[in-house]
Amino acid sequence: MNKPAKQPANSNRSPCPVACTLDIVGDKWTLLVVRDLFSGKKTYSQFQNSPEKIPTNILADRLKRLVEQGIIDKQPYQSRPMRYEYLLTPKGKALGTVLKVMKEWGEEYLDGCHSATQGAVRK
Amino acid sequence: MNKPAKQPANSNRSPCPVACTLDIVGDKWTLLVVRDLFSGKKTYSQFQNSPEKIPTNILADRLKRLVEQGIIDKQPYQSRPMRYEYLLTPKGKALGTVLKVMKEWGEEYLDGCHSATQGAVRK
DNA sequence: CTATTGGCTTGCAATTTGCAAGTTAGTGGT
DNA sequence: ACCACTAACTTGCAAATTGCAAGCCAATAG
Repeated sequence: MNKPAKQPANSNRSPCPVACTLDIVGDKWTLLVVRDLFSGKKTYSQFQNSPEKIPTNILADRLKRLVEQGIIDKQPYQSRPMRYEYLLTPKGKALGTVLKVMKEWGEEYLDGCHSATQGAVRK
Repeated sequence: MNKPAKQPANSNRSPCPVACTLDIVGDKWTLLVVRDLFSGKKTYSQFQNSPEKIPTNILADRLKRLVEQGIIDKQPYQSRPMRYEYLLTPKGKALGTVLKVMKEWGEEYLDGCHSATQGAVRK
């Protein structure tokens, strides 16, 4: 199967891959949505029910951007009424390592944080 | 040597370690400052000279926060006039894996980004 | 004394975040 | 046909953050 073409980096800043990656995921909510996808969540209301209580305008915006970036796909899972679920693409799944090392860093260096099974990241 | 106590997570959101980590590094500039430290930069003007041209109010703010979080130390390197350099602590060095996997993800999935030797992350 | 420098701070406009309420389309039940 | 309900958003607005550009400050050299 053909590998999809690379997305343009869209960086206003530099060609550095860290900078380009941060232009996509460098905010407080995007990687949390990806975390929830890893934990099995697929629908808008499942994301809303995460413990962080993401504001709905932010959730809708981040899902839209993640689809635009090819990190997730939006697919119908029901037709009456039409409803969509969100699924990680290979590009999205590859963010699993980012989540994993952030989780490990947080557990090692930040007090008061601990993994619930709900928030756990599996690669 | 005693390991410093863990920093409080300071998360307003949840005890999830990913969320707590993102409360610290979940913006577009913080990890770029840490990247520059990995590449050997130590002083304010060296950070300013990075290709991304970080705004000076943002740079000052991020350095301050990184010191507060124990991710970097501010130490004098000259006394006339007094000048300071910034050095990664073990806590900061542990972010190297985050930078490494973000770099790899960006190189794999984002077109137009490539590592300059200047921007390279070494662990 | 003046000029220069590194390391910031400041004012302000633009943008983003986030609260809270509201809207929309579609369905099920009566 | 109507009403109630639901999931998935959008909207208006205030607050917060970002970022531009200029300027300031303390300390030094000459």
